Amino acid sequence: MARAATIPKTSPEIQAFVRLVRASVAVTRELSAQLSADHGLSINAYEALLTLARAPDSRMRRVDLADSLLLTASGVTRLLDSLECDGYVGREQCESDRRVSYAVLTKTGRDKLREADTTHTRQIRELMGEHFEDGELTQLADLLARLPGVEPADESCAPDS
Amino acid sequence: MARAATIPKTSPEIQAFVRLVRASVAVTRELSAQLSADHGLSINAYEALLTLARAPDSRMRRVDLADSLLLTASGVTRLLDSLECDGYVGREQCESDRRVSYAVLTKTGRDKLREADTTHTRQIRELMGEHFEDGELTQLADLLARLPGVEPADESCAPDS
DNA sequence: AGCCTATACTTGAGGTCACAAGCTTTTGCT
DNA sequence: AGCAAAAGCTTGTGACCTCAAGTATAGGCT
Repeated sequence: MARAATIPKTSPEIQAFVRLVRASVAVTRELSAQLSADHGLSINAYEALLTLARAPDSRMRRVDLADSLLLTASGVTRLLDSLECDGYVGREQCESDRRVSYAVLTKTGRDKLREADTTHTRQIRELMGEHFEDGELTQLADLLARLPGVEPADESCAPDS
Repeated sequence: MARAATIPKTSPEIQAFVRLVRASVAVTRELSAQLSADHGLSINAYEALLTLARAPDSRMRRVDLADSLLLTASGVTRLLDSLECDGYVGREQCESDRRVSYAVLTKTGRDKLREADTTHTRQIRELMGEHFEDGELTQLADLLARLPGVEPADESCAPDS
């Protein structure tokens, strides 16, 4: 009986939550170690370079980059500090609004991204793809996208009442 | 065209990986802030208390707790330092092997867990459950369980030779 | 114009984690 | 027994991130 009576049961929500966090920690740790060893980049540093590379003119406001990376403003300041220090990213002032500065991908940064991309994306594909059949990864991605904050909020589809 | 020619494409594996990490960051940040504000516990502190509560005699070797929580040995030392400091966990020496010490849940720790459990599990259910139909959470949990490191490796199914 | 709030960003302080190195004890090998 | 390797744990160091607070600029309102 009831020695375990006070221990919370594991509902589907909690099961999913626990596995989500564990999966992220496990996968991130592995890929982060490889990326760091191979190229000296953190995952967020890589994602930052990638995000910039995809942006128009390879430039973004720091705030928008923070949103993209799910970082706080101060987090992005420090991340860019180190990327600027390595010469991967430059800084430019905005003409019309002197509060904002842009983060701009440099040529060096683009080269670094291209260099890191080859091994990193292969490692991701190996780690993620290994245990899934076709379609299951898409299914997983679709389910994850429903969680709040994962995909940028879609304002356009609010017909409200 | 092809301004974007050097930018990595997004395969299903990478899409799933990116969303996995984003989901974890978003969900963890929210729940961690609530848990910390309401009860002064980090998520790992809560999980540690919970894991201990479920263990036989509410006690575990520190190494095994580290494995359960996906932490390194040093990570668990520091986590337990603070839990011991708060009186939630005690320490006991192993008789037969003097290298190992056990982490033991105290009465105070059990009370704390019970106190935190009510709000925390409700918040998890709200956050996770909100955007899914029946069965989808189980589906998500099942998919996540396939990733390496998420569920403890099952040694028992090695027929070896 | 003056003021008030919001926005963009930076900085200081603190928390959490990993890695590397070190200590002690145990185990396996000869 | 003796020695080497492994296991369990702790500590120093540094990376990364957040929160709170501060600065500076922009925009709206009276």
